[in-house]
Amino acid sequence: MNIHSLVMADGSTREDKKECILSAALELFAEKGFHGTAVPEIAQKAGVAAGTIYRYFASKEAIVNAVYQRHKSQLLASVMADFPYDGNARAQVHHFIAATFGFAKKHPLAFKFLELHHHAPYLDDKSREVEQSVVAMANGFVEQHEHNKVLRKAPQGVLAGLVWGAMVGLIRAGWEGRCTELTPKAEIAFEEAIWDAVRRPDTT
Amino acid sequence: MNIHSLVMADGSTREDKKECILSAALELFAEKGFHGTAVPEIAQKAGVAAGTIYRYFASKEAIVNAVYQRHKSQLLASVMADFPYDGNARAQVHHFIAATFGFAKKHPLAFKFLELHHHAPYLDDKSREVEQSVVAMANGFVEQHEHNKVLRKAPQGVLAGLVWGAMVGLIRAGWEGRCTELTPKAEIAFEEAIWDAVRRPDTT
Amino acid sequence: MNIHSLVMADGSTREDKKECILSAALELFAEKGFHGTAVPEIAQKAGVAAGTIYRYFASKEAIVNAVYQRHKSQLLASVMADFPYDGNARAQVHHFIAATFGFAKKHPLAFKFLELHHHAPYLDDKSREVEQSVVAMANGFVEQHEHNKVLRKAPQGVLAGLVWGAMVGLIRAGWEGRCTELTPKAEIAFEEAIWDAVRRPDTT
Amino acid sequence: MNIHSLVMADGSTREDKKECILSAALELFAEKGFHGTAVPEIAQKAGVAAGTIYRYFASKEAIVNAVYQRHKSQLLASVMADFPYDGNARAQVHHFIAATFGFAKKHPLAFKFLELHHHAPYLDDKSREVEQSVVAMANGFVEQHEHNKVLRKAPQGVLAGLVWGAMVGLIRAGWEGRCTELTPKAEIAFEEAIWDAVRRPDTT
DNA sequence: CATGAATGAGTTTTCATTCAT
DNA sequence: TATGAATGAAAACTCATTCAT
Repeated sequence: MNIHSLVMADGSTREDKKECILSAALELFAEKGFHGTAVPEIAQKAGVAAGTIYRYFASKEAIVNAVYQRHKSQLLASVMADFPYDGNARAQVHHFIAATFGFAKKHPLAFKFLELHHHAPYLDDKSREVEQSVVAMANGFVEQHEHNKVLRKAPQGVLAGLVWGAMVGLIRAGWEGRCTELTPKAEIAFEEAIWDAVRRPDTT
Repeated sequence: MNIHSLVMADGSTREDKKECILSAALELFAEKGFHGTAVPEIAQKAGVAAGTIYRYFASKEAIVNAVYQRHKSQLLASVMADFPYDGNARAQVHHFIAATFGFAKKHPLAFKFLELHHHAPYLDDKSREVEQSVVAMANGFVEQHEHNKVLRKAPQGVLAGLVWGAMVGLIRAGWEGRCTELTPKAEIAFEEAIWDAVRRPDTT
Repeated sequence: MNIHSLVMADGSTREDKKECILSAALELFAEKGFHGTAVPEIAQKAGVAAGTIYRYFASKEAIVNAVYQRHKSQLLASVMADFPYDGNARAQVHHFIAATFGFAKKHPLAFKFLELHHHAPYLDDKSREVEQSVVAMANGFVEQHEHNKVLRKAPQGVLAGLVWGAMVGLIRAGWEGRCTELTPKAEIAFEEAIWDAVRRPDTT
Repeated sequence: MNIHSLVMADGSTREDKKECILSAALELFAEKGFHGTAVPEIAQKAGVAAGTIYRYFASKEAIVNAVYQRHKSQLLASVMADFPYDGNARAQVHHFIAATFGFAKKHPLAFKFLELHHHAPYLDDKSREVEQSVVAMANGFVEQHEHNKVLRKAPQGVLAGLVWGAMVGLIRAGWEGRCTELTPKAEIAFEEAIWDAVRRPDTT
C-alpha cells in the first residue's frame, strides 16, 4: 500500500478510477466529439458519479487534453520504439507504416480520437506541444533523406502530408467499410505504393 | 412570379434567404463544429431572425445535412465536370487531383466542413447516400484500371483510400501551416508522387 | 409604440420585465443575501422563466450590481434633492437625516439591501464608484463645517462614520423590533441627539 | 494556518480540534459570508478532514451558530467585565465604549463576523436569545438613567440604537479606510460626541 | 411570412454530507 | 475516532425551439 495508489473500498485504486474516466472519455469523445459528449455520460460509462469526475479533472477541457496527450504520446512512443535509426530510408518507412498501422489496429478508438480532435480550439498548449514534436520529427526525417537524394524532391511538408494523409485515409476507409480491414496483404500493397510515391524516381 | 423564387417585401427571394442561412451555417460549422455552433449564431450571421431559420429547415440537424449534401454534390460535380472518360488513367488521375485541389482552394470552407463532418452521427440517410455514390465512383474507376493492368494490384479500397487520404493530408497540412500553400509546384510534385504510388510498377 | 418600450404579448414592455426582475432580485438579495439567493428563485418571483433572466442580465453578478447602482443612486438623489446648500449646518443636518429616514421608510428593502451588500467582493468598479461619490460628498460636508468651527473637531471620518452609523443603527433597530417604528417623535429626538453629538460644544 | 495546529501534532484533545474548526470558520465566514464559504474550506484551514467537522458539528448551520454564540457572548462578557455598576452614567458610557472598541480592535474578525451575520435567517433560537439578552441589557441601562433624568428623553430603543450604530459605523469606517484606524484620539472625540448625544441637554 | 422574446430542458460545475476504511 | 473519496442534488448558465405579434 503506497501513497500513490491507495486501495479503496471496492478494491480499486485511485489510478484505476482515473483510468476508468479517461477510458470512458476516450470512447465517447471518439464517437461523438467533445461538444457532443456530456460529462454525466462520461461518469456513467466510467461507473462513477458526475461529481467524482471533478475530483480527478478540473474541467471537461482538462479531460480531453489528458486523453489527447496520453494517446498522442503513446502513438509517438509506438513509432519511436525500435526505430531503425541506422537503417536505410526504405526500412525506416516500413517501420513507420507498420508501427502506425499497428497502433491504429490495437487502439482504434485512440486513433479515431486523435484524428477527430486534431487542432481543436479546446486543446491547450501542452497538447499542441506534443503535436508539434511529432510534426517536427516527421519533417526532420523527410528533409534528411530528401537531401541525401533518397527521397523525391518536393516542397517542404508535401511528402510528410501525403504519407500521413494516406495512412489516415486507409485506416478511415477500413473503419467505414470502404475497404477490407487492414490485412497484412493490404499493408504490404500500401507500403509498396507509398514507397514508390516518396522515393526519388530515378533511383532503382 | 414562380413558386421557387417568390419575391419578398425587401426584394429578396425565398431562395436568397435560404442561401444566406446555408452559407452562414457552412462557415460556422466549418470553424466550430456542429455542437459548437448555436442556431441563433447562424441566424445572426445570415442576417435573419432565429425563428426564421425554422421556416426553411426543420431543425439544426436538417441544416447540417443540407449543407453537407450541397457541398458534397458540388465536390462530386467539380470532379465529374469535363472528366476525360476517354483519356488514359494518367490523364484521369491528373484531372481528379487537379479538380479536387481546385475545389479545395476555391471553397476551402466547404472542403473543411466536409472533412470535419464526415460520418458524423447526425448525418441522415440521404447525406450518407451522397457519400456512398462518391465512394462507388472512385472504386469503379480504380477497379477498371486495375483490371486493365494500368494500376497497381491492391485489395479493394486501398488505392482509393490512399489517394483520397493523401490529398486530404496535403490540404490539411496547408491549413495548419505544416507546408506552404498549395502552389502549382507542390501540386505537380504531389501528382507525380501519387501516380508512382498507384500505377502498376512494371509499367513505364 | 417606440423602440425603447416595445409592447409585448401580455401587454407588458421590455422595461417592465427588467423592472420585475430587478425588483424580485432586490427583495431576495435583501432578505437572503447574494450567495443565499438562487437565480431561479429570482425568476420565479419575477414571474419569468430562469432562462429569461439572461436575456436582460449577463450574469447573477450583473444583477446585484444593477440593483446596487440603481438604489444607491436613488438614495443619493433623495438626499441631494432640495439640499439647503445656502442654509446653516443645523438645517443641512436636518435635511440629511430627514431625507435618509424618508428613503429608508419609503424603500426599506432597498435600504436593507444597500447595507447588506456594502463593500461586497462581487460589486464591480462602477458600483464602487457610486459608493465613493457618496462618501466623498459626506466628508466634504463635514470638513467644510468643521473648518468653519460649527462642527466638533475630530479626526477625519469620525463624525461622518458616527452619523451614518447612528442612522443605520436606528433604522435597523426599527426593523428588528428593538425600537418602535420611526415615528416623527423618534426622528426629532434622534436629530437633536445627533446635532448635539456633532456640533462644536462651546457653541450655543 | 492556525495557532492550534502545533498543539494537535502531539496530543490533540477534542476541545483543541473543535477550537481549530471554530477559529477557521470565524475567519472564513467573516471574510466571505456563510453561503460564500465551503465546508471543505473550513476543514482545510482548520487542518482536519472534511468528515471530521461532522463529528463536532451536526451541520454547516450548527457551525455558524456556534461561532455566533461564542463571540457574541465574548463581546457581552468584555463589556460586562469590570462594569462600573456604581459609577455614574458618564463613567458607564465610557466603559461601554472603551470595552466595545477594545473588543473590536482585539478581535476584529469576530466583530466583523457578528455584524455580518446579524439577524441572518440561518441563526437559530439560541443565537437569537444571546442577541436578545444583549439588547435587553442595553435597554435596561438606558431606561434606568433616562428615568433618573441623566439621559436624554427619547422613544424606547432610540438611544441604544444610535449609540450602537454609531460605534459600528466608526469601526466600519476604519475597516474601509474612510477614517484613520481607531486611535485613542479618535476614541476620545467619539466618546465626547456620543456623550453629548445621549445626556440630557439641560444637564452640565 | 418574419420576428425575436420567452421558454425549460440540458449543460458544466460546486459542495454539504455520508460512510467504508 | 479520523479520514477523505464519493455522492448527487442543486447551482449558474446555454440554447434549440416555439409562438404571439
